[in-house]
Amino acid sequence: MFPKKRPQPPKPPAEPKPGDPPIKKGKAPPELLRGFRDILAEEQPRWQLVRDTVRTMAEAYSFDRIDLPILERSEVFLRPLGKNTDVVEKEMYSFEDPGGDKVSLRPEATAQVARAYVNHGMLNLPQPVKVWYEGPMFRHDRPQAGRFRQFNQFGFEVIGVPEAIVDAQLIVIATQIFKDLGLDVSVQINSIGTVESRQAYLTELVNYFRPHRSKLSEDDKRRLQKNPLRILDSKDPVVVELLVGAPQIVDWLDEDAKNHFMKVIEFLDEMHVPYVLNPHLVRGLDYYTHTVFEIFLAGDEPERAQSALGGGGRYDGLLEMIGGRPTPACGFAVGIERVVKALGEKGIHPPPRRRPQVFFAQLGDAARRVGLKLFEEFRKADIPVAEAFGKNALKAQLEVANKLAVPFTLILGQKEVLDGTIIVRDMDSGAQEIVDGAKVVALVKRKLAHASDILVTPASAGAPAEAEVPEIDPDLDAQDAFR
RNA sequence: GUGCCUAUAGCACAGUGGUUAGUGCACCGGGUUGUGGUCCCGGCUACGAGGGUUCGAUUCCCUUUAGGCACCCCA
Repeated sequence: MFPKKRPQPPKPPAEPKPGDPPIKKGKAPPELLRGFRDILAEEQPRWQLVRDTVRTMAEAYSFDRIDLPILERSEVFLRPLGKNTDVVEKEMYSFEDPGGDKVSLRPEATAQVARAYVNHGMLNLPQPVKVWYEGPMFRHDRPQAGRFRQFNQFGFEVIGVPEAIVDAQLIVIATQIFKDLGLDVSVQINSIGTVESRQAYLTELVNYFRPHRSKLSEDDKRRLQKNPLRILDSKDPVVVELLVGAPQIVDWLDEDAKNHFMKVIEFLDEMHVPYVLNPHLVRGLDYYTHTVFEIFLAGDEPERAQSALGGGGRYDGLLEMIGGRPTPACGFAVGIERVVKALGEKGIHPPPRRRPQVFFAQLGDAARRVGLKLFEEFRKADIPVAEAFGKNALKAQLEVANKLAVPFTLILGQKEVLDGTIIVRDMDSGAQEIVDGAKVVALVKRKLAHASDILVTPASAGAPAEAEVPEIDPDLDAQDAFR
């Protein structure tokens, strides 16, 4: 929020009581919670770029923004995500609130969107209901590069229609967001069919592995028992070997499921979305049906850890699980931290959206007082102004102005306050002029407009500023300023 | 949750079983009156925490915390 790094003032303990031990001077400050982090000024431009890109895309495809609470009743997540999934088994921040309700910090938002859809009777809205969200999620996982306990996702959900084109359009939207951000991605895609068609397959899969049970790791044995589908994305070489000959889920899809999947693929072909059919792709959450997909940075595909930028799929059973009518739906979510990281690695460092254009240097209290008013005038003129009220020496203030790379500095001292004037210093040329305090905003505004004209002129990168200044000076208002 | 590696100032790095733990950048102040970018001078801030071994530990050992990597899993 603030443009500058600011040292946090030490929080004094409320009331030092007489009995309290003296506060140790070099006391270690509280550490950040494991897996939690601060996002400081330096990173903000990239975050902002991601947010802006997402919002623009959402508007273009007429998705409505939805904001959901961070805390929910635990039941919202338990069944939909699946009792035997890692997220539910060991990663949820769950506790009893002071009123005795069992609540959880949300580990993801799709189940919440479904809950909101049911709660607010959105089935009475024209279908499909298209929403997007963005915000923090929480999973108590072991932190690692690109993985945090509080992380941010944006996501798009389309609820209420079963058509394959919805799946395809969501994938198009996702890939297009990355393209707009300057990131090349590829999509891994698969279909896990309906709950019914999957059942037969699962039996077959378990049968296939039964003779090889002794060769499996403890992890994989457990999976085979509790959540057989998950064995498909095991990285154990033994399993990978076995999987080559294993039954493939696509062969067990019923006609409808097959058709659905084929249509999705066709649409993607038509839109030239780069994708890879991955028969072993399954997702970590139980609510998925039919289409599932994950998005990777092109080039460092599936194998690299934490390389998935996002993922999603169809979840036709979720709404019913959560207490609504059977309602088809599809969506995806993307981890913003990972996108921001990818942008950084690609050397994409967008400039901050607004940098100060003017620096206000003051000498003495009278000048500060005038400055306070001046700030408001500049604000109304939409010109961001910086200052260093903590410094008294003009030299020190100009140093700051220089670091901020502002085009102009206003200098206001005792003399100027008395005269009702102000000095405008061009920081490139060092040229100064004394102008009427009442006209300074308009003057600076014109100078800035002129300066940006110069900037967009291609061949004038050299030293045009100085040469151009005289053209501004004869300006009417500027002359008035000297009366 | 498992295994391995790491931990020195705001940041990037040096260094040592024993007098004042260095360097660069950053930050603060100064180089005489109210003028920046270069330069010069000065200052600030650290051995993650706890315990042990030792005459003595930042250095060795253990624990803990945090970070990284791999696994698990995912965003």
